[in-house]
Amino acid sequence: MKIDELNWKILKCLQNNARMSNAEIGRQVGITSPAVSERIKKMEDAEIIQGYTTFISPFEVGYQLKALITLRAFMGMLKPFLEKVKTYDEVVNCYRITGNENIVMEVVLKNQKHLESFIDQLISFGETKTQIVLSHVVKHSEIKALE
Amino acid sequence: MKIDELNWKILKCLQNNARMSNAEIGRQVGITSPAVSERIKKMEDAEIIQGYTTFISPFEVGYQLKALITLRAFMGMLKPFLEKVKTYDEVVNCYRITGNENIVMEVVLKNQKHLESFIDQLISFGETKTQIVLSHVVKHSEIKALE
DNA sequence: AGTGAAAGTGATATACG
DNA sequence: CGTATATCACTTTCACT
Repeated sequence: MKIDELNWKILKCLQNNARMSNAEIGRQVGITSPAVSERIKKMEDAEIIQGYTTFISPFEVGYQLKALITLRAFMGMLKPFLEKVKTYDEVVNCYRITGNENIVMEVVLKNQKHLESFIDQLISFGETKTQIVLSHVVKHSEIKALE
Repeated sequence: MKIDELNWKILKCLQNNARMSNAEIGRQVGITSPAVSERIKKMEDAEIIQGYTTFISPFEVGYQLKALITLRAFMGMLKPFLEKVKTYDEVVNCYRITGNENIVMEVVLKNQKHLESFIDQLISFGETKTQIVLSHVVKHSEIKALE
């Protein structure tokens, strides 16, 4: 599916505020709301749009720590881990990566004790490396059109 | 601000689909839409809710590579980098972290050539390590209430 | 903090350029 | 692919609890 300039403008609106009404998007891009609605539906069907979410502040809801945890899985433990990781509430994102290490996870934790117990759950799967997140310098920056 | 059970149910709805109407949320949690609207507004004002966004598939819009790039900044180069990184369209997320390395970025790229030219832009700031993302195992999992 | 009702606005389906 | 219209749903405001 091709994405024309109009669709990029719509995607820009939706990336910046997923709850913007179709009517408001229409005003900003210069078409009527049924046209916006149809274009959005087509992009959803083509899986260009994969969903709409809300950012909530982990800190404000009681998660005092955020960390990146890298896992180097033991022989034969990667596949079991790829299933297990889906069940951890602490894991916000999990990427499988190339290189010596296999997995990077972004996790939210209550406190140091919670971090310790979480890492304890990982040690049966492999060696871990923990990097505490000090600040989120760029947050979910908008994906832009290719030149 | 305290977050009661009702607000957690609202946050669950909004995290799973930011475009759900207040009326529909109300039906699912058992209150009327003006009540939903007021609760959402208070959570926005308290910065518990930090925004609403749309996931778009980088691959579908022409970004064939995703990578995690770690930067170990040269002496005196961290601060300039923290400003510069905001201007890179490739960087979707950027975290400042503890440890030997200072920065981890999630980046989207057109192809290997684009990766090469992007890394070239980083070498004046520090040493980089690149991990290509093979798959996104857990995608923006919902943040849940603490026990 | 939530409800119910009124007025305004938005969404959706259909007919038609 | 888009608009225009009509109908229905949703949002917002406000008086009341």
